[in-house]
Amino acid sequence: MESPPSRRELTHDRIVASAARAIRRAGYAGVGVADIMKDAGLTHGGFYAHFASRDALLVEAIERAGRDSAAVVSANMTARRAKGASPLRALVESYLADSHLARAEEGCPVAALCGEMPRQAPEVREASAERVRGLLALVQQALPRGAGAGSHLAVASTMVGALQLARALGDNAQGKSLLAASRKSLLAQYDRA
Amino acid sequence: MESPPSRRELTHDRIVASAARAIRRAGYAGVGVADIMKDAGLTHGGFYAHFASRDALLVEAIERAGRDSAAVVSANMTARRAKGASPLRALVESYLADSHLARAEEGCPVAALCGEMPRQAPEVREASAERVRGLLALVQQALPRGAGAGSHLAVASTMVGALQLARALGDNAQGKSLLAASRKSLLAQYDRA
DNA sequence: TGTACATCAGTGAACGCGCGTTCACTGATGTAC
DNA sequence: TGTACATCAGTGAACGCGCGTTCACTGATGTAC
Repeated sequence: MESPPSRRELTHDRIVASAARAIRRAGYAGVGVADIMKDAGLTHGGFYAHFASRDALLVEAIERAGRDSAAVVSANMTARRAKGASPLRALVESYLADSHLARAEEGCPVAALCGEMPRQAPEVREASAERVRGLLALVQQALPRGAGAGSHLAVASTMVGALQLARALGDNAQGKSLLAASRKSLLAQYDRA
Repeated sequence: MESPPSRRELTHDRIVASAARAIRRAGYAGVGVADIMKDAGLTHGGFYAHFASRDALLVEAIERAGRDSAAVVSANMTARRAKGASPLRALVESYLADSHLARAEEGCPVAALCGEMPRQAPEVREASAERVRGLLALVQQALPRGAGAGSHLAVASTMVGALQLARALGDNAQGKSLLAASRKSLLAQYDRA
């Protein structure tokens, strides 16, 4: 039997959920303690009753973003697989959907944050690297048996790079054609049915 | 006849060169006006005699970083081609060299900064997107004739994603095997001689 | 060539502001009897 | 069930600090005659 969450736990969750969205939208460096508390409907003074420091929040936020994003991708993949897509096709078309060009705050935290990961405090870096390993595992599972060892590393690189370059080019024809070319390339190389 | 650069122009160049390194090391958000001026051997007060704003410096810095990095890659490619490598192999092995895991400040500004590009001021965003287009053009030139339309977009995605993910994993065995797998995948797909 | 003055690059103190963090306090919730 | 008190989550003012930016000034360089 697990007891129902206390008021304190509910509030804590709300703060972490706000932060998980904020870091994907604005980057690690772009989120302030006061902004996040306000977004969670609180004043900034109460922050340190929940977290030892801003970095401690970032650790929880990246973990939460990873779980939330994995759930979205997973649901999306299930729907595509039900329509007959291979696991890899389901993954690639979910992850590199045009709709992910905007709305980064609901998307993959690795794509949103990996450029900043090397510059974070050790605890944040490690939690971030763990999210990268999580993405690599997800890709590995979706690859067909025949794929060579290490293929998941190259596929994940293409997926993450494509999303970032497309966003850098903008939510327009340039960005969309970059995503389309990357989807096509991945499927041509690894999804020969 | 071009006249020799004035003292003012030399100083300006020195500031931009410092900034071009700093943004690749610490990100757009991680560089301060005072730090850069100090690195250039000056005091921060003189900054606004050279630039209208911090963003104006960022624009010049990303352009400079692009030029500097292109020169390095170009020289590196020339050396590899002289030893018989195909253009694509020369590019991939230069860009995804293990030595680029560390020393981001001398490397490709697109790999170092593209995650932050969408969040910049319009002028900085546009200068950044132009650097992305420059990288895409470089890749396009290196691809063999037979490569399908849009291949350069997928190849650039893989290269940029691989460098970022590898750096996020760390300058260790994990990072290096990710780079190796990406090199192998790119050459297998596009360099069938 | 020498002097007087104007121009200019760079200095360093100061500004307003927003940040992460601290803390005394308040008001609501839970507990003891 | 009711009262008295302890616990606790959240408030809001305040802190020190570093940031981007401004500005009066200095000392060196260049120009006029």
